[in-house]
Amino acid sequence: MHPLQSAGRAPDLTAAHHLLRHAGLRPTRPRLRLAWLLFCQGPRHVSAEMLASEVAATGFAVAQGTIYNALNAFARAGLVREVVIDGERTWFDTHVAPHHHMVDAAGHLHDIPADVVSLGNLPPLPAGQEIASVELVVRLRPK
Amino acid sequence: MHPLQSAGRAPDLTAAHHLLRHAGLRPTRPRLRLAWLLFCQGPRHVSAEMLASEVAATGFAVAQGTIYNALNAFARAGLVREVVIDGERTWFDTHVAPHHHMVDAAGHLHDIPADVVSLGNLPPLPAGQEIASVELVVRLRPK
DNA sequence: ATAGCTGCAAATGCTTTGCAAGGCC
DNA sequence: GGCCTTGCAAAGCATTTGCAGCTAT
Repeated sequence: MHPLQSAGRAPDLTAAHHLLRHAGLRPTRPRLRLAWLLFCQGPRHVSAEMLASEVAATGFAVAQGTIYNALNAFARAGLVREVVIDGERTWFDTHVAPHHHMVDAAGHLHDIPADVVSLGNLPPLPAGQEIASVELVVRLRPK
Repeated sequence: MHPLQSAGRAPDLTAAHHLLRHAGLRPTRPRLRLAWLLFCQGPRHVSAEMLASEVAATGFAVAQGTIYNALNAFARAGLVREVVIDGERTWFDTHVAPHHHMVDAAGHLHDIPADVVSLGNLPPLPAGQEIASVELVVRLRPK
């Protein structure tokens, strides 16, 4: 039996292992756990807090700071993308290709395909600068 | 001479006074100062910190907490609009009609007219919810 | 008079950091 | 072995809040 299994299930960490290797990140125990949750399992949109409770639910303890460090490392490596939704917390999206988001009344995120948005003529950009990203957020409220 | 003037200049606070009255906000001394800076003078996009240093520059002391309280009160009254740009700080925009933003490499905001953006078919909204706002942010970087 | 503000300082809440111990190559 | 990570706790920041004293109305 593999030492990393949780109650009853023995998650297959090989995929997560390859992902991390390929991204140039050391496959440490906490990172394997997190990568497994992010890429082989659950939701696409997570906050540090959500990820922390998901890990906890699998029976493993990962320090708060480690979750932030790992998430930032994943983002730097391009495995996840930081998404700005509000000032309350930082969201990470495992879907890294350009697209947009809808925030429902419960605070959950939903993807909006990139091609739903089209841009006309933008005001002139400052000299020597180019577009780094275009992100749209549609906020919903109860009717 | 009006008691609210600063070194050399005597700002005309009557416009600010009317604005506040009309919005149902008591025209107190700090609020008059801030409203004057926001609506009769300077930039359209401010953070609490920027506004604080602008006030300080006019020779008046306004408590940090009061700046936040006032800004939030202005936002509640519809005089300014909160804009989410990044997780670092909260921005307020004196331009309250729907429009979008461009963030240049120096972190400054520029307006993008609402009609530059057009939306195709959004994914279905959750039942009982409607669109509250649509905001787009274009981030720039050095070329 | 009195409900609403201000100032000040303490409290929050998310995120980062410092450092010693441990793990990966 | 050496460098990167983890854990833990402390530090940081932007923002909020509690409370006593002031101020518009």
